[in-house]
Amino acid sequence: MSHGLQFSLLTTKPMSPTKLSPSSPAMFTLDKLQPDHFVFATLVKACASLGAPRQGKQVHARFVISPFCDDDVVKSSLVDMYVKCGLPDDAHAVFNSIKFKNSVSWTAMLSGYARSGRKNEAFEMFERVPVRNLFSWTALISGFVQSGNGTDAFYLFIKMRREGVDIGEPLVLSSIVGSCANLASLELGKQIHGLVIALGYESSLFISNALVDMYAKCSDIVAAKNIFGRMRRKDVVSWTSIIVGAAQHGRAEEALAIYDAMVSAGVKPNEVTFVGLIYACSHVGLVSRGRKLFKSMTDDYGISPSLQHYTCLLDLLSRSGHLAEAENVIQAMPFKPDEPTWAALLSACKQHGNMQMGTRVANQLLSLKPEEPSTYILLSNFYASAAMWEHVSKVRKLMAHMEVKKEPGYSCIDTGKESQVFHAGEPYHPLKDKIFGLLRELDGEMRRRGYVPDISSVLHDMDQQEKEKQLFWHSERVAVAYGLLKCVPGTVLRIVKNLRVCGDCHTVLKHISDCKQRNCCTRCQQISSF
DNA sequence: TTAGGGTTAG
Repeated sequence: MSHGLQFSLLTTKPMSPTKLSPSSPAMFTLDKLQPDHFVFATLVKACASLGAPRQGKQVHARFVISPFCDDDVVKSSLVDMYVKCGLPDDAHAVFNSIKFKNSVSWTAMLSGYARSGRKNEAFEMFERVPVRNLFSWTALISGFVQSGNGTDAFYLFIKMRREGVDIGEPLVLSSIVGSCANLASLELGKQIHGLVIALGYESSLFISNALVDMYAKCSDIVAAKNIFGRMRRKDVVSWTSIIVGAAQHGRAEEALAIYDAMVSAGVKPNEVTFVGLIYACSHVGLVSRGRKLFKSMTDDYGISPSLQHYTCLLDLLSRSGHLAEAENVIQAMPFKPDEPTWAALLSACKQHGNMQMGTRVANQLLSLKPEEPSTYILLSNFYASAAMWEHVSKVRKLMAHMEVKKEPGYSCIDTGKESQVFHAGEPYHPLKDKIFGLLRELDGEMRRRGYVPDISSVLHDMDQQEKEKQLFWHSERVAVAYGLLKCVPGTVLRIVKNLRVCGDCHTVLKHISDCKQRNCCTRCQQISSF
């Protein structure tokens, strides 16, 4: 096939002009003009930026029956369009049809494999690129960051520096700052920040935005605020990054105050800003403010709520006990509820002890044949809290049948000199005795201060004492104890956990912070709050 | 006059 298109997609019907360009005259239908290669490339680019593969395929079909069907520039734009629409195989079919491949076509395809997580194909292609330049390095590194391969992205960045590639402009740096954020590695982030300053790019808007986000995600909200405060120009991404950062640190009032300042500064919020704001309200129970924001999103800014916005609203209502109203949101919303939507409601049913609604919601959730391990854990947890042990066993069997495996939890602490990873229990650590001695000492002190273990997050069918023992050596506590033993008094202990921190550990970390007069921060690498 | 790499949620 010379054009890389499936013929079943080929249509000679003109597409609706209102789809892509509602206000402009219809070139095909009114003026009877045929597009040339410039028009095709521009149209394809528009489809790429809209993420509109259906329209993109229609333009592609028009192109292959046009007199310009051999134009390599249009083909490069088609590769880019398919890549941006998440269709790397379609992109590759077009890429293969390009007669004279140049740096642009190679870069577009390379980016396609990297951003869709097709690591081996991306590396193979990178080996075959005729000329490696900053574009191809950036495509590979950024693609890996986007597909969650932060570690690979980082090693590639180091390799790029070792090969002496000139960073003539800073795009790659915003991606690599983003990878530090995703890895929640403050130390790496600080080093990259140093490099940004050394290369003279600190005032770049994209880089500053990425740095604000990175510091917030690496638990240093003070540094994030400092950078934000020093920015001479701020756009909607800058404001949204600091709002989301404050919200994730539980500073809802601050997030809302920043939002007010943003509106006063004349910056229009976008759909991400509202996700952050409703999230902030949800986590501190500001129900009426959250409701108003949801309404304001449409009324004042013309933003149609997405499924995610509805899930945020439902989370806000159900967490604060408005379960019936939350269920009504599901009935009334113009989307089919997905796994996170039902999961948010089920979690609230469990929290508020509404077993009747919870059982109904759990059935809905199971009918979706969930894929996320966390959903199965939630289901099992819900049934366990209702002492429905047969259902717990069924969920466990379903997990085994579906080959769903719970990722083992671990916590990582960086002492400034070294980084250590701890799993629950950690029976072989050289400092095991000292760590558990300290945890026992802290446990006694906390109980004197009124701490009562919250065993509701322990899944298993076991007695109270055994459940408390399970909580006692959760990995984040082991990591905190290690930090207390190794770090200078007064140091902030930053712990990164791969899973969400359980309710009891939140309470325990607050108590430990009080007992030891320390600031203990935890950050989940996977923020799965909805 | 047309094509490639960048930041915020999930």
